[in-house]
Amino acid sequence: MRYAEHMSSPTLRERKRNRTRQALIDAGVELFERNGYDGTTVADIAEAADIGTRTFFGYFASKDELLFPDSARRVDVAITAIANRGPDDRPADVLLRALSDVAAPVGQPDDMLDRLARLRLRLIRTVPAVRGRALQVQVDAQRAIATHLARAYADELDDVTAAALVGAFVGAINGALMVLLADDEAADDPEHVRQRLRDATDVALRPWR
Amino acid sequence: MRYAEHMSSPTLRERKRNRTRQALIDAGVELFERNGYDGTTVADIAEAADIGTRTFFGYFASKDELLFPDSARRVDVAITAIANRGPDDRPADVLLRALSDVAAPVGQPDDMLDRLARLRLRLIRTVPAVRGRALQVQVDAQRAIATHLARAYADELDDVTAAALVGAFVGAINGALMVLLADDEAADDPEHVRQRLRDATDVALRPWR
DNA sequence: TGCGAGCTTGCAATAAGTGCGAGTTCACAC
DNA sequence: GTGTGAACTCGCACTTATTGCAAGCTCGCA
Repeated sequence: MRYAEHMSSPTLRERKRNRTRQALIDAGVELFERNGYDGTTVADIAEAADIGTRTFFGYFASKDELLFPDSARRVDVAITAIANRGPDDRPADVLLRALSDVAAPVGQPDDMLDRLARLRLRLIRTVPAVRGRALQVQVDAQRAIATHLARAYADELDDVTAAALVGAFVGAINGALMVLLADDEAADDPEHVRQRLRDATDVALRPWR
Repeated sequence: MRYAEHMSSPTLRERKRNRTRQALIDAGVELFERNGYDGTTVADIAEAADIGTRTFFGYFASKDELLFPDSARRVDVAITAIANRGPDDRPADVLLRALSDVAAPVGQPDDMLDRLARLRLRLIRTVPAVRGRALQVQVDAQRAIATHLARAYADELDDVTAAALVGAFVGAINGALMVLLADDEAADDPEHVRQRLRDATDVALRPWR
């Protein structure tokens, strides 16, 4: 088993593994910021984290995965939101709550998480490989969310319809973000982005609200 | 210039180029079908099409692009549908028409196009690199469509909202297809897929219709 | 304490993709 | 029809991601 099941006094091995994983992320962020994505080789990252190049791939299946270390947790957040739905919530309501929970910051403000998020956005905009990975991560998340939504509303949503619904909501957010983040200046003002995103999805998803 | 502008008696050079391009596609489809995506190297394809390996990359920027040779034309179809909108059409109406036009077959039934489409579907399901490329192509198309939609309804849609709207519709279709095509048996019955896709998007997009 | 699972790593190999530079071929203006 | 430059072809060398393998090390646990 590669992953801690349900944290209960992590063993030495697990602590070690987490530390190494984090070291890789830190090194990667640092180097990507300094030398760019293409200007940084996996070997560079491994060396900076003081492990063998070969070992890198024991932690991340590919160079770009380094930039999406918390994708699983995000899905969990959405799934939790679905599980905690109120008795009167319609699927669309639950979905909106779930997605806004995902967007919200997770815990205490974390410097590295913030740096990573910024860096990731920039690289998604500029590096095709990273953009591809981001889309990949997104559709995987969509699928998981759709499955849980269908299960939560088993009597009114089949799998396919649930997937269509989730796709519509995520697609709307995504489409808006794509344009919003396209120009560099505006992308750096998170409050502005949040506001315009809200406006756009309000209109695009109005028929549901 | 690499591409014919607006076909007017293609020059010899262009004819040659098209022929080579088509030969590459044919060879690629053939080899992918026979040996699988990972079992086929770019060098194999180039050799089968009787050109140098290096030259392959003058036609396609990457191995996976070979599988999406008609993406530009599809976007054109959607844009044309937007341009031909009726005076009473709402943005959502136009969008639905545009997207169904894109899905419709283009011209005469073409054996190779059909084979390519089938192959592509299978590889999207099974090869991450191809899936990534497909998503990439899709969001590019989304962006172009959103731009034109915003222009067509300049007085009621800004860029961001148009992108959100397009994202919602494309996302719904895409989400449904993802689940529908996930299992191999069902995916081979186009009529069944069409029907269930229609059902799912009817529900997911009902608020608009 | 000892064993088996899991981790680390070096080495070699494969394949995508790129820059370069020389040689061809074509479109087009004169 | 002739010359010229743009466009195309292609071999070569190189970088880099990614994988399989096998040897050696570490840790969890019975």
